[in-house]
Amino acid sequence: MPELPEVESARAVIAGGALGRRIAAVDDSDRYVCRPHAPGEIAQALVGAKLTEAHRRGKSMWVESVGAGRSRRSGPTLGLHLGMSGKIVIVDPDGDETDGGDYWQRGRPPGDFRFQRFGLTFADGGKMLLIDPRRLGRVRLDPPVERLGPDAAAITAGEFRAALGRGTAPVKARLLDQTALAGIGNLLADQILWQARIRPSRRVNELSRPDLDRLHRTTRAAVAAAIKGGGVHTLRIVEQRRPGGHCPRDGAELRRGTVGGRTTFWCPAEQN
DNA sequence: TATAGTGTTATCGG
DNA sequence: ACCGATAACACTAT
Repeated sequence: MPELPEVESARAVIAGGALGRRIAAVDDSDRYVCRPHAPGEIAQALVGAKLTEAHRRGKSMWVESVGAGRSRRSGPTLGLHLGMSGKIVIVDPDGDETDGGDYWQRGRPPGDFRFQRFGLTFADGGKMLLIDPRRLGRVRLDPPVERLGPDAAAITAGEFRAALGRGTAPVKARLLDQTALAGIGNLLADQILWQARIRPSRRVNELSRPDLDRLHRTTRAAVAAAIKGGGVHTLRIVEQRRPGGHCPRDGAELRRGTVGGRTTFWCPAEQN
């Protein structure tokens, strides 16, 4: 399920397949996913428009548009969030499907649109769909992305120290706080802390500056590795993240617990 | 049948 | 006011 690397993949799918095509119809019928908009509100804003640019910060995406007709008037911004189980699929007029790769435990068979929660139909017959079994994804106009912290794939050392340097939260809880830095989910957080040899429950005010700088480098490295590898599932600790899993470095059995309200795995021998 | 879950957010309490 | 913890959200997979 999507963290920053999977969302970046979805953004690339949108950028490669949904821009510059006239929107002919919009399915915004899912009241939960499209909240707080009234039925038809998103449709009314987008029909006749074209999408122009696909952006991402952390796990949030937004797509800019230009309005109908010859006017260069900029149209509304379409915000997209994949939640726990969302996926973007582009369907070409001939029926070919493109998505960001498989991160569902059971892959979605081509042609299975049972869990479509939102959709654009283009004038050429193609479609852009949000497929989301759990419906925790989100589609809305003009999303409030300014509340997000710096993107975890690009955060600087100074920004990172500012994000982690205050308060008393367990360091894993802070890594998951999207207003501090944006894009880290539960699996990436476990990988980053394992790589930096820091126990997830350590309080942020107990971290030294060398700790923080090491954690910053590890964060950038793990995010880059997950993007390059094709998703957070390719990270080393994630493959061992099950009862009885072992530390890939020293072979110790991983501990399992709850930190920041999330299931957490760590190496009791190396992470202090 | 019961439970956990890779995300976000309103609400509660210190 | 700030900060952190918790429950709720909707639904599937095991």
